[in-house]
Amino acid sequence: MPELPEVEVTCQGLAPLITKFVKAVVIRNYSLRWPIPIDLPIILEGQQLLELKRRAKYILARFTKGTLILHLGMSGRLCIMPKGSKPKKHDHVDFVFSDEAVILRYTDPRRFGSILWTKDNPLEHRLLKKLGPEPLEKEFDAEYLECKLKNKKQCIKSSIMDAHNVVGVGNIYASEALFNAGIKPQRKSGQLTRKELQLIVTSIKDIISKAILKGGSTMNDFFDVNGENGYFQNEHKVYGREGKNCYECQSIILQSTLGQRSSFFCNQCQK
DNA sequence: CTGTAGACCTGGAGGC
DNA sequence: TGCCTCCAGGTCTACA
Repeated sequence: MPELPEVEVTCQGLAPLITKFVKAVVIRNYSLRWPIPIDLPIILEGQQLLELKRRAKYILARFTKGTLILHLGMSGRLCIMPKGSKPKKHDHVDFVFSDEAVILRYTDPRRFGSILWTKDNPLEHRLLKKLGPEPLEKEFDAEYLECKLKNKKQCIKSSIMDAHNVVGVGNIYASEALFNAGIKPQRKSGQLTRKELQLIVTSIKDIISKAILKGGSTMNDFFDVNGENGYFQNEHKVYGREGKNCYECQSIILQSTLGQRSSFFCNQCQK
């Protein structure tokens, strides 16, 4: 499910919970990508949610005594539900807030997500410390990318999906951004010109900001915290369109596997 | 250090 | 129906 725009939309949707106090945490399955801290219910009880931020695809929920670090993995979802609604098979965690008619429920069929706790600065956590810049920040520009990808033999699609270079570019938006930039995904990163890198940077910023405005992509199962669909999936120009005609030039969209992930491109529009 | 393959896990789609 | 294989939004870890 979630690429960066989906995580951002989720994070924004949780804002009404800021200032609320945790009454209880109900954990039905501790086994996510990493085990949920066994004492999380004890830790969180009585704490106030002070702030919600996003870094890469992590949601950082700062409480009185520390920060909850949430990652949705491939299939995770956070939904605001009415109190008392029956948990389904993959509803692993409920966060219950005092004096509220709703709970925050974490659902994740594949359990690739994570829910961690830190008393320290979450940005210094081992999972966040080495992350590259946010795509929408100024720091992420052609000069930076050129420096980072110099002499790299890796293909450009794998490079832009590598969170050490830039965060938040997942498999869908990597294909889309490279189509937008007119660059084939299999090109070697180190051989791209400054001008081409500039096109890639601009396309990534463009695609990601548009997707956030549209409320994220709905593949099979993305809904925002209130269960509403995003709309960006209607705007995919190459992702999932193999064998169909390119909207720009009518030639057939191709699919190939790069870095073990399926990639989509137009052989005509992308050089 | 660099690049890639494997791992984690469940469910849905399609073939027979 | 049922069984089998393949595929899926992420990303850490081990290994060559």
